[in-house]
Amino acid sequence: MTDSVPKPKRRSAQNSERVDIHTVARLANVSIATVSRTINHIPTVNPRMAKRVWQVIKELNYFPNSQARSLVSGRSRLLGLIVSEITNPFFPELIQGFEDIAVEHGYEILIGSTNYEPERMKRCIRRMVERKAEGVAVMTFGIEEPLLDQLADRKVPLVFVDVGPERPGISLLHVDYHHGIRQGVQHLAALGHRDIAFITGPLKLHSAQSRLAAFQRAVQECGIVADKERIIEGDHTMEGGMAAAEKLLDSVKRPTAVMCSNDVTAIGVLHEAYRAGLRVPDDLSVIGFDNIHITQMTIPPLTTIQMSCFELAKAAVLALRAHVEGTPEPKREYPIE
Amino acid sequence: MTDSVPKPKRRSAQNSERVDIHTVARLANVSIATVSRTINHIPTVNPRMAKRVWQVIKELNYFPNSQARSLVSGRSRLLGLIVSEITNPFFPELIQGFEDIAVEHGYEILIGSTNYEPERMKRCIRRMVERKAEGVAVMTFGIEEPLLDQLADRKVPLVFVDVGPERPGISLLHVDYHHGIRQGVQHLAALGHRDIAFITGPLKLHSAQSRLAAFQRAVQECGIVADKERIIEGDHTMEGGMAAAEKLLDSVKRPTAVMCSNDVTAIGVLHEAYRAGLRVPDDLSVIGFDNIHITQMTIPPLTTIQMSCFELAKAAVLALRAHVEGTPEPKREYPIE
DNA sequence: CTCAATCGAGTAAACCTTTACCCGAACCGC
DNA sequence: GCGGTTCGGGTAAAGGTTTACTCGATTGAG
Repeated sequence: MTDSVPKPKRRSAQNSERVDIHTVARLANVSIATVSRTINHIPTVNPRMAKRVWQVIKELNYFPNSQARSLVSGRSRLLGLIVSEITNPFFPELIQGFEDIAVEHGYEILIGSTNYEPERMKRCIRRMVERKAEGVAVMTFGIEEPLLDQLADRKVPLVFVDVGPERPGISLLHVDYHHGIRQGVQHLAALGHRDIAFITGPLKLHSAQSRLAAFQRAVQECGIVADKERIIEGDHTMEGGMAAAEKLLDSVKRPTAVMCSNDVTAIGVLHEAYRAGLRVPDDLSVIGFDNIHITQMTIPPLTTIQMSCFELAKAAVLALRAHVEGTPEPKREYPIE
Repeated sequence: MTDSVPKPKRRSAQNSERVDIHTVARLANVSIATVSRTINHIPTVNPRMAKRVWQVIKELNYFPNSQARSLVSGRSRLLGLIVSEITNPFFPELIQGFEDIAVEHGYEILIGSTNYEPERMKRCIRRMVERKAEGVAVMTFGIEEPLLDQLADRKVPLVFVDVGPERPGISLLHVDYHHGIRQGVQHLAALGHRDIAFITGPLKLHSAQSRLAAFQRAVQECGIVADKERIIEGDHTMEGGMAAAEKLLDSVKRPTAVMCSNDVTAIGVLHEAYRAGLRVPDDLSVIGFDNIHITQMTIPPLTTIQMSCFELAKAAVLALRAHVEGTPEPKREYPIE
């Protein structure tokens, strides 16, 4: 009884099923270290051995266990992406871009959506911490700063859009709204418009403020006087756009063009114009901002200022990688086309 | 020299930074096993000890390392979701639903998009295998079956929509298109329409075929004779919808209503109707299918048959969980409202 | 020809948990 | 009061990889 054979404990007697690095090593007649080195393309392995190893790997259809890899190397190869809501048409393109770039660099992505609820934001952060995301891009509207301390405290690199705390490990993607908005204003001016209204986003959002400022500057540059009355605060929703448009179109002398802080607002304006019997663009020009896909589906197709989500996503991943892989670039300017 | 103190190798001399289960155990004056059991809510732990442990956990802001957990338990708590393209308006709502439900049950989600390229599908599958996803929902249009063998061979539970191979570990979400489409047809019939056209999706897609069949059956049930001429094959794009609508509206006697296999097609019809000077719904009724968000943004708002993506996502996660957690339910019927 | 240096591959520790197994204490019935 | 259960907590192995260290072999110089 005392000298019983040390029987295997958890592993089933026949480990024929399980394909791990040991299996590969055995079949290739090398040690597991060599297999590991081969997989990681460490140049010191003998090419002939490497070839043998790769062949066995292919035969067995072996994939290294990434959990074990992460555990020992301390690198999860996971990047977090927190957005406001996935269904908001602005985000899918961002997510797509983020996925593409991240995967290209061997990262996997962890998506979380806050739905503007602090409670959900909290959970997102918790998820990121638990899964040990190596960096997190926070692309939400309206930042719950204190919550993010959880991440910052754990030295997780972060990326914000436009604005965020000034701390090591945190990058800011600074979008140049002015360039695009000036183009839009110039476009309208070239068409002869002199009375251009602007519907802002919620002004508590920094990005909305920036867009408004960019508009005011652009208007000035084009030699147009922007009447205070022509600036209306919206809320980046279609309803907000409709309400704002109603005010504008009811005014004694209605503007000939309306520019909006985002596309969804512009769609609201389109609706209101339709209701009021105005033809677009004959009676009223409408310009949006974001260039989300659905603008191509409106009637008539909406003119919009392109803000390349793909570029934004690319910059986000780049910034995160810079931190993670040790090329510390404290800030990042992100120019719009 | 020979009897030197066994110095720590990798871990830094001061492990003051690292917070792991040992730290918690030490501070709570218990063993790591007790900490683990506390975290996993194993009922055998003494409530007083548990309380002490929880307190320390909170104080330290400790989160268990999920990679280590997965490694030892063999459960990654990761579910895969493969879609065609994230930017297609049909998918974001699906993704959102999937995320919500998965997170609710303690799973994380791995998103992959194929962009209809087999190469990308291959990479998606590879990613799922590498990260050891416990189950994968394949919600793409057009399945690359042979590629998925990689997953099936590794006994990864799979979920498909409508159609898929008949194998253990594979669930099918069977969407009842007929119910919704009949409602749509009845709605039109009640409005007096007798000449209803249908624009299908690409007929190589099983789901598109099902929708067409459902339409034909519904029309018959309502006592309307569906003319062969009134069935036009589209491709689920706006352009396809426009082309199909052009054919329909050019015909000698144009139909009074058009039903579409998806919403994007319907938007194409809306465009074509607008171009032709027809008012919707006065001159022509248009009904879509999917109820993607943007239908509320078209002018006029599009009537659409709701297919609850949320329900679909919920069913997908449910089916996957059933497999993973050992309640083998070979098939799943998924009814539409 | 010998010794040192170099190079490549193998051994084993470490990463952080979960959990099977063990063991001591408390408790029960006789 | 004692043997047998029961109960709860601790010890240690296991999970699959990376990598520091070791060691043998090969090579080059003297």
